[in-house]
Amino acid sequence: MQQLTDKQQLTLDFIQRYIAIHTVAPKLQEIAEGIGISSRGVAHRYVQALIDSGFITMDNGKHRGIRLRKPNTYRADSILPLLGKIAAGKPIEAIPGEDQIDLRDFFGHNNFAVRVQGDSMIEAGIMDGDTVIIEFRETANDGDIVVALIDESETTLKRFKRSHKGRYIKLIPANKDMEEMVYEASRVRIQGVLIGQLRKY
Amino acid sequence: MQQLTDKQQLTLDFIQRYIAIHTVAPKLQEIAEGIGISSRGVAHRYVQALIDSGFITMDNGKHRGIRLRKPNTYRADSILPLLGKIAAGKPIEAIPGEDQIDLRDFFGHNNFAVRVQGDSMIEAGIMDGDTVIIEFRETANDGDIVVALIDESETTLKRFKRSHKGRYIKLIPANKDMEEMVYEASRVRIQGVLIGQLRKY
DNA sequence: CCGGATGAGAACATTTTGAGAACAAAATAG
DNA sequence: CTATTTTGTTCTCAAAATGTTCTCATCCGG
Repeated sequence: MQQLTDKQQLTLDFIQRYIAIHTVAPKLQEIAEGIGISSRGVAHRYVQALIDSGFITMDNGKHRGIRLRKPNTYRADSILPLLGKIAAGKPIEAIPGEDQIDLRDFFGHNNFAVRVQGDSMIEAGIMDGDTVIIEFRETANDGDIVVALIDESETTLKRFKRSHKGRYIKLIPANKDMEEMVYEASRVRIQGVLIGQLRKY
Repeated sequence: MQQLTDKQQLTLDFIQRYIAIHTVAPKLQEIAEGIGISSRGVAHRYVQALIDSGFITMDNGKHRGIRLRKPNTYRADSILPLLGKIAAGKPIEAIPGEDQIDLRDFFGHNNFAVRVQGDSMIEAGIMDGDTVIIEFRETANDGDIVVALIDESETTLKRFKRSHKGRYIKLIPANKDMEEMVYEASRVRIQGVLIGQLRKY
C-alpha cells in the first residue's frame, strides 16, 4: 500500500468524519465541497485512489456507495471540550479523568425531543420552554420521569410510580402547587422515558 | 440490509415521527406530503423499499397498516426529531415550522462545556451537576449569564449587570438565599457567556 | 524539458426521484 | 346490505441527481 498524497489523505479524513457524523457515506459533490474543490470528477479521482490503496470500497454506481474497510477511528464532533467544574469561590477546576463530553448519548433513533410547556416539573429543574430528550420505551421504572399518554388523549411529563401492586399508576408533578394524579394502569400508556434535557439561551 | 437512499431515510424518519405523535401509522397520502412530494405511488415505492430493507412491516392492503420493526442500525446524527410541545391536558402538539432540533448549534469553535457545582443559579433552572455550554467571549450584555473570573482567582457563574455607568459590575445569583455581589469593573473578567445547558439522567 | 499532482468541467451512464393513470381492496355512508 | 369514497397497489413515462470517464490546463520540483 503506497503513501497517500496530501489531498488523498484529506479526502479520506473527510469521508471518515462524514460517516462518523452521518453514518452514511458522502456523495461526490459533498466530498468535493468538503475538501475545497468544485469538480465531482476530481473527487472521484481521489476516491478511486483510496480504493486502489485499499482504504475504502464502493458499491459501483450506487449513490453514497462508499464504505470504509477499516473501523472508523474518527470521533464525531458531537464532542465538546469539558473544561472542568465551576463553583462559587474557586477557579475552574479540572475534573479528573474527564475532559470532554459526548452528546452522542442523546442520539440514536429511539430518541426524540419534545418541547416542554408549563411548570409542572419546575422543581426538577425542567422549565417552560426547555427541550427534553426522550427515549422511546413502553415501560418505565418507579421514579423515572416519563411521557405518559392518558386515555389515549392527554400527554404529560411526570414522575412515574406504581401503586397497589401495579394496578394503579401515580403521575407525580415536581411542583408543590400541583397534585399527583392516580390512574388505573390500563388508562396510562408510557410513550418514553426522560434521558436528557437541554436549553438554549 | 442495504443502505437506504436519502429519500428512503427521510420516509422512515417521517413514519417514526408520525407514529410517535399520533400512535397510528400515516397513510400514503400523508407520507407523500410529509416528505414533500405529491404522488401516493412514489410514497408507496419508498414504503416498499423500507419493507424490503427490514425496517417496517405492513398489513397488506390495510389502511394505516405500517408497523415499525426493531430498530437496529439507526444512524446517530446531531439532529433529533422535535416532536412538538407537551403540556398537561393535551396530546403532543406539533410546533409549526419546527420539526427538528440541531445540536450542532452547540458546537461552535469558541464553545466549551463546564460542569456546574452548587445551587447559586437554581432559580434559573441550572442545578448542581448540570453541564453548561459557554461561548468564549470577553464582553457581555446586561442580563446575560456569564462565567466571570474575579481578581484573577475565583470563577463563578452568575447573571451579569453593569452599574454606576459601567464602573461597577453586579454578579447576581438566581437563589434567594444568596446575595448579589458588586465589584469594580477592573476586578472582573468575563470568560464566556452561557448559550446552552444540558443534563443527563 | 519531463512527470506527477492538482483542478475544472464536459459528456455520458446509471441510479434515484417524481407525477399520475388505472385498478383493487378496504373503509365508510346510507 | 349496497353504493360510494377513500386508500393501497402497480404501472409507465419522464426528469433530476449522482457516478464515471474523459480531455484540457496549471503548477511545481527535478
